[in-house]
Amino acid sequence: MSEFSPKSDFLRVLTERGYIHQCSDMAAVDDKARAGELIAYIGFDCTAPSLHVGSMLQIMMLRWLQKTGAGKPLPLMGGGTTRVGDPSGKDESRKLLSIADIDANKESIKRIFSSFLAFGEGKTDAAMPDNAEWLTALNYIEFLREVGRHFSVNRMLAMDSVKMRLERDQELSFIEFNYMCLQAYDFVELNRRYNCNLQMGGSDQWGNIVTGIDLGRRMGTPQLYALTSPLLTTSSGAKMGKTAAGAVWLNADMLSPWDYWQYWRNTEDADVGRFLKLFTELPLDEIRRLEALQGAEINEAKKILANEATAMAHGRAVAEQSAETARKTFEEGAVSADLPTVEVPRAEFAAGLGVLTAFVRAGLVASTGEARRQVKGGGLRVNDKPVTDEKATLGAGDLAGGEAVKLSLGRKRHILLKPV
RNA sequence: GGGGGAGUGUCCCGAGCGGCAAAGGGGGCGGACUGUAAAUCCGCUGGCUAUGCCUUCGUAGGUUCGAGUCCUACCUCCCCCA
Repeated sequence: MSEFSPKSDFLRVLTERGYIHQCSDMAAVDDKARAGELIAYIGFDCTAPSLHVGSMLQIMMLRWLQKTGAGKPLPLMGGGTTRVGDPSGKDESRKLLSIADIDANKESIKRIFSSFLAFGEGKTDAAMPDNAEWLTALNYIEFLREVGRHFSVNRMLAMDSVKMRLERDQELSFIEFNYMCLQAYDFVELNRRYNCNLQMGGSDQWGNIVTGIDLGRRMGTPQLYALTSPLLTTSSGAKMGKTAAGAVWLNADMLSPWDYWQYWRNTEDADVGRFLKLFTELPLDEIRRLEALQGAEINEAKKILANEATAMAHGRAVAEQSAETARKTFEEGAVSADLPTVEVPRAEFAAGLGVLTAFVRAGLVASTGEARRQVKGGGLRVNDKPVTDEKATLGAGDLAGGEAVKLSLGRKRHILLKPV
């Protein structure tokens, strides 16, 4: 398979840029792509109000599918399957979410896709189905007779996601055990409704996808295909998408574009080339030039990565503003008015706000106790001057360069505190 | 149904003779070094109106000057026998 050289733009791009982990039939998928007849779906869980960067790889695959004219992308909302819970890749079962929460999450997630895909009725326009549409209407007995009879429990027990739980003596509830059946059925249903013929996903989804292909064969669909992407970790082994502040969300109301830009800006040297290929659409020869930069010069590549990734998710203007704010803050050491701002009542400020409290208000530390410890460690600064006296107060005299005080935790996290 | 074992600092794992804000590690945060990188080294990693006060060891009671540690009941999980 590694020897295969694709003729379609779609598979060529995916191969060159490192999106492909496994494919059930490269040659067949290649043909369909060339004919513009790939109708591909990727399922997205509705377990949180936003997707995070961990899903970016999947989103990019749909985007390339559309961009190369290979066919129609179908981001599938897991409004139904999230009610059951996917055990793949998880050590233990998760609490079931309430249906109201799932629906709220779904609405929030839907908004993300309009930044990445063009929706409509045309041949390569995206559509966004929700498996709650058919899964919640299923009748148990009917489902068992028509779909359930095609599943072999023997085979299901041998699947990695199940085997792992059994071998470690970890609980696997019946509801979770059913998850793969529902996902397999989704594939068949999407074929019936949209002529969907390809399911993509992370490598942990391989088992679920193949189960769907198999079910399709038994239930009389045309041949279906599977294509998975590698599980991404940073060079130092961490999972993608976690930072001090938590997950790197794609929704701007969950994580500000500024923080999103910063996430990409702080990429490890060793990951720059790989990430440029996966998370931007820059030409490969440009990327080769950027990743070859040595020493401190590679920071230029990181800025471009941050700009491109942020532009895609939040728009070019916002990305450029973040870049400019970063330049002022980190390269000039100036106070940029565009840094994230937290407001405090002017009266409170005039009365003299304790430094510790101020940092808690700014959200840079969780408690005054933590603020106190950070002072001891030299981690807090007011207008770039280290805080040495934990009893100090902020007043009008600290309003540097205008209307706000710049509070910093460490060298990277800055907040403007603004009296109103 | 009978017998045995376990639940610890709300990120995780984990030690804990009746004096414990509780060992150690991972993770995280901060500092030094750098390039807003990695690696390395150092510090910190319950809360507060703070030389003291409050809340923490599955839940609820009890014994004791004093309980994570002892007793009782209950909950949850695991193992063995039926």
